[in-house]
Amino acid sequence: MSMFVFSDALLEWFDVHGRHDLPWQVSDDPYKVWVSEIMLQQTQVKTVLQYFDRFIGRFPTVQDLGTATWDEVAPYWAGLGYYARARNLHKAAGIVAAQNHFPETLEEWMALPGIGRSTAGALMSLGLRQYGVIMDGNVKRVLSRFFAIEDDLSKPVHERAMWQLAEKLCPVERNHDYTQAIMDLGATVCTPKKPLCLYCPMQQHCKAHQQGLENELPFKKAKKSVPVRSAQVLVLQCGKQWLWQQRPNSGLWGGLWCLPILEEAHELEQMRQNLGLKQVAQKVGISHSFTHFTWQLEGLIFAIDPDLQEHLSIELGGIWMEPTDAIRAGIPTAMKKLISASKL
DNA sequence: AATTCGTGGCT
DNA sequence: TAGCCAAGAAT
Repeated sequence: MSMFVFSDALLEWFDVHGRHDLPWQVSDDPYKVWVSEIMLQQTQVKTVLQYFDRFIGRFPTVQDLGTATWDEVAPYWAGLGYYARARNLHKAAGIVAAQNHFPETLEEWMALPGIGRSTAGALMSLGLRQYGVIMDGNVKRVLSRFFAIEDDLSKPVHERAMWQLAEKLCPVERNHDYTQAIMDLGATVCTPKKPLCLYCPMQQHCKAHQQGLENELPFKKAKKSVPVRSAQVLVLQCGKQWLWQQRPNSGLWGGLWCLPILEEAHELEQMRQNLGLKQVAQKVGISHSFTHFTWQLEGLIFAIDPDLQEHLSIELGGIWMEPTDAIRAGIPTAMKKLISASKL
């Protein structure tokens, strides 16, 4: 009698139904796999496809990225979100370029900024084609269903258990195919909603399916309400040029170019007096939703006298650019919304 | 341990 | 359509 082996069943399914045509599925370039793994963190494949080729085209090797300046990199990540990923990738590329060789072990990969245990596993497996184990959203969903884990997976006890299961199931033979396969299964069959159990190679051995729990798992925590914050945005216009500030490296939109944002109500009046700003020519409002809060941004458009231009840029620590040049330098999506709203 | 960190595809 | 949530890591 034949025994059910998780990896055998998965690999057999993968050979016929897996994704084999993604641009980062290369056997000869850990750098491309690396870039893709960072871009794909919390980001759908379809979204990354719009950025990956352009990024690789501009920075074809780790040396190209590692020796570039941040200002050269930012435009190629702008709009993709989670900008700490780009800052860490850039920093790490500098380290690898200086060393002149890629990390060779899980620990060496994890020592680089922006690379945690799962991404390091992916790089061992998909990048170097050695042994590596991953633990992404797909794997968590597949395992939580296969083993019918009905509790909050973010609890440390389950976090540890999931890694143990993932390592136990992960084969040495065809390791990189298996890594790709379990993500493909999660993305195309064992989906978050309406999983296609009929087409799943695990169907008869999946505890969630056996118990009719596939639509209930994985366990979802009660979602807390998303707070709404408001802020004012200075749209300082001098002819065609607007005043832009580069955001500090840490925090929201770190390293991107933004219009000056005032989060405290009293800041505006202070600012108007100190800077000699006259009356608001026009107001525009936009709403921008993040995962953790919604921002109501009120754009205050000022017509700036050319005599004040240099003073303002020094005082506010910014530079004057036309919106098209700011976009070229790298701005977050909300700023694009404000530009559009200001031109109506 | 709980937060922070973006944006867009999908239903 | 409003909400879910995606190839997570850092703090």
